[in-house]
Amino acid sequence: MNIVINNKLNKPLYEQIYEQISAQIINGDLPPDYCLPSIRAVALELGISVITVKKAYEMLENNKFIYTRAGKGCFVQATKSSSNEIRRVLAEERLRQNLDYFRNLNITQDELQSLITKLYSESDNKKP
Amino acid sequence: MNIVINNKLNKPLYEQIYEQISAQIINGDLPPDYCLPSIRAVALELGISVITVKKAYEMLENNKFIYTRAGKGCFVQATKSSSNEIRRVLAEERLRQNLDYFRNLNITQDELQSLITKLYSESDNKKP
Amino acid sequence: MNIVINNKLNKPLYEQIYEQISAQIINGDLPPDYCLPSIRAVALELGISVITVKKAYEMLENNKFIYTRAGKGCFVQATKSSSNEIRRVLAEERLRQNLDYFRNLNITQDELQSLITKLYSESDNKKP
Amino acid sequence: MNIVINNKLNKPLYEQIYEQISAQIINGDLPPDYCLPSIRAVALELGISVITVKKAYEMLENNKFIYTRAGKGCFVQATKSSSNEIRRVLAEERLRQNLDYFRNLNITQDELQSLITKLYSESDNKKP
DNA sequence: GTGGTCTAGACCACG
DNA sequence: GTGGTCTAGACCACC
Repeated sequence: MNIVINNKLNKPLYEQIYEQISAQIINGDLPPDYCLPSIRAVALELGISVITVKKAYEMLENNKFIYTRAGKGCFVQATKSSSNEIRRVLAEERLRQNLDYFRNLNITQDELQSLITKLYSESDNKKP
Repeated sequence: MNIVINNKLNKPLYEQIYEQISAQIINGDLPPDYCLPSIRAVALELGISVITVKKAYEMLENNKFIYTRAGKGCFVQATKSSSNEIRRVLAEERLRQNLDYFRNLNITQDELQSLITKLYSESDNKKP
Repeated sequence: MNIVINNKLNKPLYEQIYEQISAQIINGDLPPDYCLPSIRAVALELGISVITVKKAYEMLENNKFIYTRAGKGCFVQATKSSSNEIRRVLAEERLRQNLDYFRNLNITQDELQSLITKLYSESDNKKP
Repeated sequence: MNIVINNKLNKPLYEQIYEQISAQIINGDLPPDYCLPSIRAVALELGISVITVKKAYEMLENNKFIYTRAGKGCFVQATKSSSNEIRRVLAEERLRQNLDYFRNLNITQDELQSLITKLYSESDNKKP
């Protein structure tokens, strides 16, 4: 499992962890019933408090991404795993939250499309 | 001037006000040297605290959207008015903040494009 | 608002608080948009940690009983208020959790009914 | 002897085992001086740790449901066997633990009675 | 004043 | 070893 946190972002640490793990579950990178690393292990690795990791895991449990068994560990739920449907619903939800902002700026659909093309090609050049 | 605030959103009130006024300045809806309504008037009309409005106006001043003359009022800066350049920069910045999320979900550029087409056509049906 | 906690019970404090507040919302004792006492006030009154109360309030928010506004307070959601439907669903859920236990003991329906009659008349004598 | 454990429940494994064996003793399904299967046998059959089964057996011994002879095995106590009195006391105790919850919800005795009728008829349709 | 986030550290229950 | 609960105390953002 791969988690990167950025202390300089304004986003809470536990939210960053939540987003990355949930995304990996949805993408199928983490199979059903996979045992997540313990909260203590994650806290140690990332150099943050156990409580912060616990909060992220609690959110995952609340949203049915994982189930936790005291004394055993935290495991990936089968229901949310590897679903294209869920991926698209989440992406749409996120996009919708920002639409008002773009419309306030009178950004047309075409402008937005070309911006996306630009940003995707940028990050394509960086990653591979 | 037109401001709508939504108490149920989790976005700070002052940020909602800031975003809407700044957008109206950039779009040219508020011309250079236009005199904004007083802090008290806005607070009264929206039914919120004067302090909250003051904070929004302060942000506008810090970001050079307006200038204030003590005892006179707050006025729109000419430099930021009606600039296509700024509109696009702001939109790009906002989009960039969300790119990691989409890439985590393995959302392809094509999927994102079609989502945008969908959401824009939805809201086109509502507005006009 | 009235909350009683019992440290000797094996039930977590935050769960006790959660149950009592949610019940009062469902019963309509707390009307929609009612502002709950602040977590600090409750913590002080009950002599427990702020964090414990916060956890109870978080559960209430997760289950849509309340909504919280940073800097303002926590308010009762309209949707869960005063619903006979919900009262019965919750009671059924709770009862169902214990049914296996009774059936393991070969407790018949009639025995259970008479037990209930007995316990209700007991507590009727105490309360009024 | 028949034991079913459910890993997805939040009830401790040892408690699930304890409840089921004690109920079978009370019901007379396990006669006095009956020799329970060994801790290791149970652990093996259920695929759980020996320690967990040991804890359940210890609870049974503490509550006088069984007696253990080192090197020989664990045997059902005569005193708790097949007692209607005990069955009812246990059921009453369990019911009492949940009464506050129902009273908080303003569930009347009649509502509770009809809920029980409903749940019992449901499970009657499933079992036989 | 309000809630939000994060910390360090403790003790307990479970396996 | 695991997670569950609770504590005290800190700093921040918001109103």
